[in-house]
Amino acid sequence: MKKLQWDFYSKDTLSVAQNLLGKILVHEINGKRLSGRIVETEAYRGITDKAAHSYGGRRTNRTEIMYGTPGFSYVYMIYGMYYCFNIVTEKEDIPEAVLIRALEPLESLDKISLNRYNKSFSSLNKAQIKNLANGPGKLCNALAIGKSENKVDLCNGSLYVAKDDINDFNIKSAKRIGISYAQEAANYPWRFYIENNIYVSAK
DNA sequence: ACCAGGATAATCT
DNA sequence: GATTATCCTGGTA
Repeated sequence: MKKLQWDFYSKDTLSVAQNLLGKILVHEINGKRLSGRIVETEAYRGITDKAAHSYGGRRTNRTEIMYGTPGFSYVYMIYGMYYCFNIVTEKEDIPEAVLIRALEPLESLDKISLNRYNKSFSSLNKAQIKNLANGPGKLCNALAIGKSENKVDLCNGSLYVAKDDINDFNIKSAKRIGISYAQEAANYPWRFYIENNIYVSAK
């Protein structure tokens, strides 16, 4: 499986958000591959997007990475207890990113289950399996993504997105989640997900 | 099934 | 001091 490279991420954010669906997010830890298929994403379109951290050109320590090279990670803490994992898109000085919202767990299921519930995968019920990574905070927990994974190069390291040639799914779009403060931007259909996939966080 | 409310701290103003 | 790109629990039905 090949790591997606710079050219994949250096496109307009709405395209990258859709193109990421079906790809595999991989975190290699001590030679073990923790991975899941990306089934839900959201686009955050920088300067003109009231829901984006970089809205209006806001440039702080936290958002600085969004102004940098595409293909880097942007991980931030939210609500004091969860991390969200984003991938920087576009080009330098255009502060846009894609939030990864949900994964279908694929490899190292036991490790993923331990990270989430401190239980072995075989002891999980159906609901617990579904809830392993169907949300931005959950998937960070599942794949052990935290602040040390902020600002890393996804084209060259132990955290990356791998190409996968599956195409047999439909893409649906919908309003983004958790941004009701963002006025008209709250209604933009910039959330994308794989139709009928049970690991999507919301319909 | 479906709410309502609370946990909890980094970040920004 | 206010806000927050979330998740879980415990109530009612």
